[in-house]
Amino acid sequence: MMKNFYEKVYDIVAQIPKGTVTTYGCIAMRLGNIRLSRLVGNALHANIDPVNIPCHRVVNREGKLAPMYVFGGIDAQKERLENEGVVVDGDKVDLKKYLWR
DNA sequence: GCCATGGCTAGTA
DNA sequence: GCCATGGCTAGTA
Repeated sequence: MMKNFYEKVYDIVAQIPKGTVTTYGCIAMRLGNIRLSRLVGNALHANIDPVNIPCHRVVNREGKLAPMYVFGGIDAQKERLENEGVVVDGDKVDLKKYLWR
């Protein structure tokens, strides 16, 4: 049976290397359609397993963090990223440096 | 209907 | 700054 969309999103997010980030759009591309990018956000919002699914490594295409990050908002996401060496300037990261693709 | 998006356009200076 | 997109969920009946 085909894995549902959310599971596929989680599979990809689980592969993002420590110390890098990716975007909703990149994940959507991997799933075959850039238009699914918004659904990627939905999937991460519903994520209940932050231990195995590092959703803090996903930002939007401008490199900005998620204001509605489930486990504590931008501050929590920022702290998690900084803990693995990603520099966060205000509420955004430099995609040229950290983008995983 | 809702969105943790992304891409493109209109309108100003 | 607007809106097309599409899988999912909350909330009503």
